[in-house]
Amino acid sequence: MLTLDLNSSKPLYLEISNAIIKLILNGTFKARDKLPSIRSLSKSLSINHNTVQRAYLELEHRGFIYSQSGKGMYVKDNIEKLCLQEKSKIINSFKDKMNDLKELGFNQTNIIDIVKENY
Amino acid sequence: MLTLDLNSSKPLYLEISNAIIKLILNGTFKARDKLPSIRSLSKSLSINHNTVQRAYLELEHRGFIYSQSGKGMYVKDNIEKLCLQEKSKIINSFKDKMNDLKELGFNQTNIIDIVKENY
Amino acid sequence: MLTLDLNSSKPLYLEISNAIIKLILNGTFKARDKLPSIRSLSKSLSINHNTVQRAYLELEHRGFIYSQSGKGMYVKDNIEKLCLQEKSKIINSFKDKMNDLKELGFNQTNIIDIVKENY
Amino acid sequence: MLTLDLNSSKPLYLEISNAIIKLILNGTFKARDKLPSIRSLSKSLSINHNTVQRAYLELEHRGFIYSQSGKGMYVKDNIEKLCLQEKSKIINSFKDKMNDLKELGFNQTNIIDIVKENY
DNA sequence: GTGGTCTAGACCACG
DNA sequence: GTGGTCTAGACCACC
Repeated sequence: MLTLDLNSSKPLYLEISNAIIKLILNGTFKARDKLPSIRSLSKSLSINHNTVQRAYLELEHRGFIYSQSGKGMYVKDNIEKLCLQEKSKIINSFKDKMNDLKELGFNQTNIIDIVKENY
Repeated sequence: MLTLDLNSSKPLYLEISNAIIKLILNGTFKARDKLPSIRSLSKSLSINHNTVQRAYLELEHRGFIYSQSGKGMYVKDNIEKLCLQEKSKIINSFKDKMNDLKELGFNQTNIIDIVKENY
Repeated sequence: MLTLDLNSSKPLYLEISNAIIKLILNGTFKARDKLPSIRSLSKSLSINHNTVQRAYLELEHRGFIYSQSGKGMYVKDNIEKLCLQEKSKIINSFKDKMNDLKELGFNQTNIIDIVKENY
Repeated sequence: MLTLDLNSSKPLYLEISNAIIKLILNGTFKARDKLPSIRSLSKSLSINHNTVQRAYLELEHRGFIYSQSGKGMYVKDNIEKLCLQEKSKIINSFKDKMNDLKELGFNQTNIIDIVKENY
């Protein structure tokens, strides 16, 4: 279901929540969809269930999902705006890296060349 | 001398060491140049001297600088290769972010537009 | 757990890291073993926790261990090559001292006698 | 006159004083011999004269030489005992390194083999 | 509980 | 004045 980079320096729970956000952003999970249960996901990923719970808590805090006690976790109804914000974050992060290149002396043409060569 | 992003989630000492690496990469600091002293830099940045030393320790471990006890910190002699490696890292990091955009559905033209609008 | 030479002129954190390297080299600590926690070690050695952390940082930079934030410090997986290099260093250091004796006029037999008397 | 390891991690003044001690131990400088003047030595080594003075001060503190104001520095008269002590230090330093090998699991025969192969 | 960061302030060694 | 070490104690993030 999810592919995680276990060698990442980022905390595991963020790896999980980010992977799920990606699935929401690209439409794999849609509004009102039920997410896998904490137990089943922790089992299939072979990790502690507390870590999965922390990931879901993160998604809840960030407004992507909500929990219905005793039933499970669901993707929220109106997430279009949130998804746009999330996409903005990713774009800004791209711009930051572009700025790093700028600081190293790359001009616009140099950067566009890198994009063309690597897309 | 240095411009730091104090709102970053990254530790302060890494902000400092990364800022100095950028100055080395863009030629502001050249091989054998003397870096600002730990105490003077900590004073001008209004931070603890231990934090600056931690930043310099990082730069030393990564091979960019060396210390002469009682004299000061200096940029190493042969850093061309290291600078190339570091630049590669930054470019790859840019490519990763570009890939994130790709996964969100941006095509090459979209991305080039972002570059043009934000450079 | 560790035996330190507190009268040494070398910094305390290096005494600690070197003592741990010896334990890794002689097999007391094996790959993937968990090292004593920073706080527990600092307590049992009656020294500040920052000093122990500096020792562990040194071991991390030298490639012997890695840290898992919130869990603990662990001996790295593939350290055979590193251990061989480290052993070479120690042997070379022994040879250097042997050479000092040679320069003072000791011949091979004299030196072997010292070894026999003091092993 | 003197050969120094400028890349050493040890302070320069100790490099100098140790080099001179070696020359005393091997008989190049004998009791009552005049040492090179601070000025001439600092010039021929291309280093600060304060550093040479610090080295001579070290030798004076350790009892190898004495200064005759206005005339120069001279090797002391009765240095046999001191030379023996100095040799003991070097031998003990050798024993320490031998002990390092012991801690790594080398037995007496192993160590003697290293001596035979490398003398 | 774990490691990681940061501060404040002390003392030492070197040039 | 320089860097280097060490302590004491604080707060945070993660599991």
